[in-house]
Amino acid sequence: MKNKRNRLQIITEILRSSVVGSQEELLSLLAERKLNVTQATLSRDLKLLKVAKTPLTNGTYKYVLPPITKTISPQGTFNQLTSHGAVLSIEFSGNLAVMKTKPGYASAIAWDIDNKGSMEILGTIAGDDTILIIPREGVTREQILNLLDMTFSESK
Amino acid sequence: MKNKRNRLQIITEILRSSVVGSQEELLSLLAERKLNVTQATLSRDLKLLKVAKTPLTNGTYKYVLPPITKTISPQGTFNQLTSHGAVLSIEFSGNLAVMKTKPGYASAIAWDIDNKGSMEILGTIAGDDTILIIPREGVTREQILNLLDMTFSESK
DNA sequence: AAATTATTTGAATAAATTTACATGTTTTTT
DNA sequence: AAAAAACATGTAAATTTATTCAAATAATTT
Repeated sequence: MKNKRNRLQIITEILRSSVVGSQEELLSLLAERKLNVTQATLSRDLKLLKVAKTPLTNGTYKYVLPPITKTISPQGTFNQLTSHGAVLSIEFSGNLAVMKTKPGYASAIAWDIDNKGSMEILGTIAGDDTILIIPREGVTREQILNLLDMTFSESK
Repeated sequence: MKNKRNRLQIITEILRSSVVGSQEELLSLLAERKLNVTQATLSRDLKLLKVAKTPLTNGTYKYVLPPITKTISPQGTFNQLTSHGAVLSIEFSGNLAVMKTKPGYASAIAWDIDNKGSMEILGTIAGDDTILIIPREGVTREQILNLLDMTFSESK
């Protein structure tokens, strides 16, 4: 059906923001969003998305997305950097975003983010290869991702 | 038995050097080396080693070791630093952890924490004597402490 | 050293995941 | 537009992986 693309998108969003330990669990999370499929389909989806199942230290498991690969880019310094693969990943925890970059790139990229002058981002703090992005209150994860022109690759 | 440590070592070597797609397969590879265990034990071993099962582009699966060694290694840099008292304290606020270190030590220790490659920690940002640790959503303070404690004390 | 407690493991089983097959849909080709 | 090819997905079966339970071994305590 034509829901597939959308479903894959939702799945990545779910996996990016929460801890999912089994396909059944993911099944429920999708059901909550009115997306009804069977576990078999999820198995196929996860295979397509190259999602790995990895053990956590607390004795449970978690499905994890592969590191970011592709970006779509209009123009600008930020996009130049990301399209060169300097940005490795972005993940969220609570209202914070954590971006991992290649070593040494963090402050350069953080500067670019700051200078986009977007209202949605309150500020950034950069280390050597990690940037902490603090969004303004009420700003969604999607808004941040869109702002940063981050697009996540799906095979095909 | 006393073979466990050795077996875990062999398993990491095998996984590092070849593509293993199932536990049964790993079972044979171990048998070739005169190591006879059951699949149940392998499941436990892989869990212990935090080995993830991930889909490959060719449609098959592969067991992959967690990023950067450190899995079974007796002690690491972090351990050395902490045992020398470089880490002064760890405290939490909300879902964030703040670690205080001796002046100048922060980035070195942050690097070690990052390179443990643990799923639980999204990223770190280091100043001169302070490290901000951003845990993944849903990860408890205890989990973080354990994770770091593990490096304080010798494991296994 | 005896008693207690913790660890390791296999066998069997449960649970979770993958896949073969069938069917309905969409897309492409002719 | 019909036919053919490619795709998406559910069902059910096969496979794979995780865990429960019991027993044996090792470690620790008394």
